[in-house]
Amino acid sequence: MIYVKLGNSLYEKQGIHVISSIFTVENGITKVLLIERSYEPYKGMWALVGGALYNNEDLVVGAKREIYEKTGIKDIDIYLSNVFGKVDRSPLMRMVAVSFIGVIDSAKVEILKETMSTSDALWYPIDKIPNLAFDHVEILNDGLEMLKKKIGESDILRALYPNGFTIPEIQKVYETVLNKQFDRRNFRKKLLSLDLIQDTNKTKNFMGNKPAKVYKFKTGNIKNKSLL
Amino acid sequence: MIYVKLGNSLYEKQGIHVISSIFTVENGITKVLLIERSYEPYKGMWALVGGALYNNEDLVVGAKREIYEKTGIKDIDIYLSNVFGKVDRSPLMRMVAVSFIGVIDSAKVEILKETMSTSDALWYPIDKIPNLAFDHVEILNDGLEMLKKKIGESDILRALYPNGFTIPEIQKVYETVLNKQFDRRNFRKKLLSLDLIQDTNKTKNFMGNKPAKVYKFKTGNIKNKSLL
DNA sequence: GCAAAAGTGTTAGGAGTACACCCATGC
DNA sequence: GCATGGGTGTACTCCTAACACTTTTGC
Repeated sequence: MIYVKLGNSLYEKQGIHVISSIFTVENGITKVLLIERSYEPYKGMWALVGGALYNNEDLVVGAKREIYEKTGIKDIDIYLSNVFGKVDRSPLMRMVAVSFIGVIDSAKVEILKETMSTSDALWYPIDKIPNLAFDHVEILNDGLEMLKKKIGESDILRALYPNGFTIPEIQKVYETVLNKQFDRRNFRKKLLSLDLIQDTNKTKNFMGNKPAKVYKFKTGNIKNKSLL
Repeated sequence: MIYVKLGNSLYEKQGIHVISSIFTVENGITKVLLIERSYEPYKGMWALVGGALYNNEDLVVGAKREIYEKTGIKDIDIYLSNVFGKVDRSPLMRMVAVSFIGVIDSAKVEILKETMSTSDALWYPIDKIPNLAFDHVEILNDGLEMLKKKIGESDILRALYPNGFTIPEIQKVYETVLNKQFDRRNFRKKLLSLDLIQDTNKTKNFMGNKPAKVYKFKTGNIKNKSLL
């Protein structure tokens, strides 16, 4: 029976896209990494980082491979986000997209401007996104919602602070991503109650101010509560 | 470039499974609809309802087609749940699975016991699930979690009560699915506060008891809060 | 009248929100 | 010592949780 299936043209020419919304937060602005496509379809247009999955790799592996091939980024944690499967979402072939989100510090990575299939790469503020290829606008907006959810229940921001962070520092990141202000004292209590971070007994000095305690994300953490 | 891709064997022989966990709740037991496979792979084993997506149909359309072909069920609402993409999850070909969940009233539908590719169909209590084909155990468990989430923020239980329900009636359903008891008075307040249901000005009589008000799910409802 | 189950309201506790004061540093 | 920003504690409010009594029906 499966051989009948393989011979049925309705089962042919299908593939899986693995597409990542890679975010960073700098100076109160949430940005996403976009690449410029150097081949058809959508040649010359901007797009999220991704491509077609190989048939011999897991989803996350494929998504990370695409990230590496198109941006040079090697170490990044990504989280499954959603699925996009409209019949016509890709013009050349039926492709179902599996989307991921990830966060890195744009200041700490070197982004390749040009690769085999891209002619540029840039961090775009999420409120200044150009026209994107495929259904990437939809995927990006959905990924942004997932990011807002994830920062309240996971260590997805870990990559921004590999050496730890102070609470006032990371509060600015939360406020930027969620586009919302928090009371300093309540934010501290709330964040600590989420059981995501821990004290490091170190402090960090800023010019002319009281030193701030340094915290870090816990290692094997469980996520129960949400921030918003 | 895309033509190179099409010629690359790493992009060939991929497909998408659309797999549905169809639940019902009867007499305090949550059950899921399983079918017995009549073809390889996993011939003779039980499995969730699903199959391979056509390249000309949307995900939900394909999932519903599979449900119809393998069970005869025509009218069912399904909700996207998750993605499963391990390389070896299907033995014959690389298949990425997109999972859905749905709820129907087992007493109100006629299930086909035998179809082109199935030799039986049964409602299994979710704590008495046999060995399942593929990674369907994982998909089912994940779907059950999604069901627990969805009943608190959507009208997914609507199909169980097309003519309305009383609050004590539906409370038993919530308690069954969530495997948790609720205080009658608090449950009523909470459920009403979710803005999912509305009064119908009708009542329903049970033998020897005070008549109970009949409610129904609202039509165009938004989901903000969660029950648990 | 009595049993059974439905409907309603009130109180106590915990989480979230608002808010004020003290502390350590660089200049 | 003064400006700047970090750290801590308390009162109020709101949602949640616990709980008791009245109402309607069939027999």
